Amino acid sequence: MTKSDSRQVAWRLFLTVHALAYRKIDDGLIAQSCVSFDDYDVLLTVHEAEGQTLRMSELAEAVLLSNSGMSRRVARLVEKQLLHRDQCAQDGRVFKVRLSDTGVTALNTAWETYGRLIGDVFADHLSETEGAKLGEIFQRILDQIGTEKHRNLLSAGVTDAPQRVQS
Amino acid sequence: MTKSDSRQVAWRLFLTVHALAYRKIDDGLIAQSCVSFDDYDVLLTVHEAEGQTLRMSELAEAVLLSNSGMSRRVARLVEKQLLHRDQCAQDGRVFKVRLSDTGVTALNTAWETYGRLIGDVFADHLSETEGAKLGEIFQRILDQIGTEKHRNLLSAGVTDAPQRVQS
DNA sequence: GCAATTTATTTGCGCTTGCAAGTATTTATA
DNA sequence: TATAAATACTTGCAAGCGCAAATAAATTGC
Repeated sequence: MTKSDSRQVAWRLFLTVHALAYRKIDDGLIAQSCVSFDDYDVLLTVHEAEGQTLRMSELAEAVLLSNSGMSRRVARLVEKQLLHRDQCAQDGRVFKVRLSDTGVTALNTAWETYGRLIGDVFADHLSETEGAKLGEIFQRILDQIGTEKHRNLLSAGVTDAPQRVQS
Repeated sequence: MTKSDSRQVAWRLFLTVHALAYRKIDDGLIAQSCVSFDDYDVLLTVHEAEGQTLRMSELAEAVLLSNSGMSRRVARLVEKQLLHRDQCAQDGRVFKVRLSDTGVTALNTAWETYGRLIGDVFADHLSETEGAKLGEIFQRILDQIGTEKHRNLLSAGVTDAPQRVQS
């Protein structure tokens, strides 16, 4: 692979598009929905989980954050009344997180904004066919570099629920 | 666009692939080259600039960092002896940054590691044709969401110099 | 020529993060 | 059934970041 290989060029562009898109979405969500991109990710991940609840460590792994980072992020979201964090009755070491009513409302509001923003920075610039091709390629990469937990994102994502996200 | 649109799925996968790839490259660079992904980005951007030198604000814009963030990042890299930061003779407000000899060596070492890592997490999983298609799509998106400064990345990237990067 | 304005960069501050160490709770072992 | 080991989570600490205010240097207006 030479340094001017098309794949190298694609990689550079991949990084730049990500950086710009992330900023625009984060700014847009904060401005229009009062939820950051990272917080949205947490709310949605909890919402999509089986039984709409996850333990701290599962949540941390799902959004690719450290356990300590998640501990503090959840503390902030509880403070903001968007999440509940309940000690598990069977095992006092584990804490289960779930959305509050306010959290559900916030997620739905944010989802509308988010859907619009994804279009603005990404989806509207692709044909259906190109989207399918990109999905296929990214899934192939994920199969190689991700863990089991990440490999099923695609199948999990094909629902009419708001979309999961990772920063 | 429905929520299960292939472009939505592609977006989710795009985010996940970025998050995983970023981590692996950052870890790999730190382990094998003692330079973080972000620091590598700065060194390379300076190296690629006309005259191998940039003023602080140009550097900040190029790597999508705030001016204050860049001010401190450069301070750390000067501390590590990888960069020089010289006050401009014509205009005492501006400071020009350039690589030290150690910086050039560090960049070359890191580039070898980086090239390998890009292959591992991205390029090796694509055909030449797919790379070209991806590049075309990302460039199209960049044309829409980027500023003038970012729009020429592709043409600038097609050289045999080490590759530019954005976190 | 000098006060007011503009421009380039740095600093103060508060926020978020990851790592390593700490706490609490459960499970294994003897 | 105590005591040790393992597990789930949280805190102390030392980073890095962005915003707004501060500094320093050049330019403008009178």
